[in-house]
Amino acid sequence: MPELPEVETIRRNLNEAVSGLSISAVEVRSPHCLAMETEFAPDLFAHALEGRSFTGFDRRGKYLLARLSGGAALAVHLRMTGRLVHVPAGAPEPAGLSPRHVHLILHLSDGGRLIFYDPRKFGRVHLGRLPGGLQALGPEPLDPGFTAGVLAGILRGRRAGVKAVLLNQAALAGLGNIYADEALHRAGIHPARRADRLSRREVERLWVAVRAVLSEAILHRGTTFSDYRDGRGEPGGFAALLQVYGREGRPCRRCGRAIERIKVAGRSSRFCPGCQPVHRAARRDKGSNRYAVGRDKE
DNA sequence: AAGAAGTCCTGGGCGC
DNA sequence: TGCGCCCAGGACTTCT
Repeated sequence: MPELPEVETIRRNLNEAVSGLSISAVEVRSPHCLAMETEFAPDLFAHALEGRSFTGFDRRGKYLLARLSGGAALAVHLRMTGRLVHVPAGAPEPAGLSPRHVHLILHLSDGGRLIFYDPRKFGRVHLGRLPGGLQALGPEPLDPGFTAGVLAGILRGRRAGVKAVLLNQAALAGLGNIYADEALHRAGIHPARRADRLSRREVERLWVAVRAVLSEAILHRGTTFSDYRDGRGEPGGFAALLQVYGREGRPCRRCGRAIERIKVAGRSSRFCPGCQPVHRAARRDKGSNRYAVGRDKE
């Protein structure tokens, strides 16, 4: 699933390959992918884009922002299985793109195309008014202003599991299920630990871990677990470096214990029972199995 | 008000 | 082999 590192990789690809090109024609094949906030019918959407040129690509959380001449901007969210693939002029049709899941094609002035592809149809392309979720995003974890103190402020007063807070885009932008699990493992913190009960040292470790995991994933051009492809249609290289995500039952690369899986905030959460002990929560909730390891909470 | 639960969507994995 | 069930998950809505 495209999270911050994957969207950042796509941003860099498109910034290099598509900036400066203009949109010669727009093919809307599936109007549903145009978000309601646009208030644009498909033909108006197309008309609003044709003739504009891409002036650059930005990212905010998991949103990719395409700046267009004349002050317009497209905000794209890929959700689970969405892809934004640039096909250069004269290049062969990219493999693995089933035509029935191609929802939007922006034809470019040099003969290339920018394709929005999404089998699960969760992704959205916004034009005009910015989506509410984008306006409500929390801080960027890789911004210099995101300090351990800022993270402590986010976790303070929250009784939910720390994993749930990490997934909350209004609290912190850009983390999804993969990197939340990876960061918690790296920090040695159990995903169901209450956010407001982490020690100062644990918050510090989590802050380091979040930033390190995201930075390293960007260096490897993201994680391809199944669907993700970058702006050139190529898989990312971080999957081989995952410590817990998708590794339940297999040995922890640090301590050898079998990786376990529980549900936190309605999401599968993988963790190592050796590296990520529940002890604080277990002591405090003696007699309750809310944080029981190796069992889904019902 | 925070947090939990339901919703969307479809490919793929599984059991029988 | 083939059918059908159910899971995966981000963000939004609805509820408590």
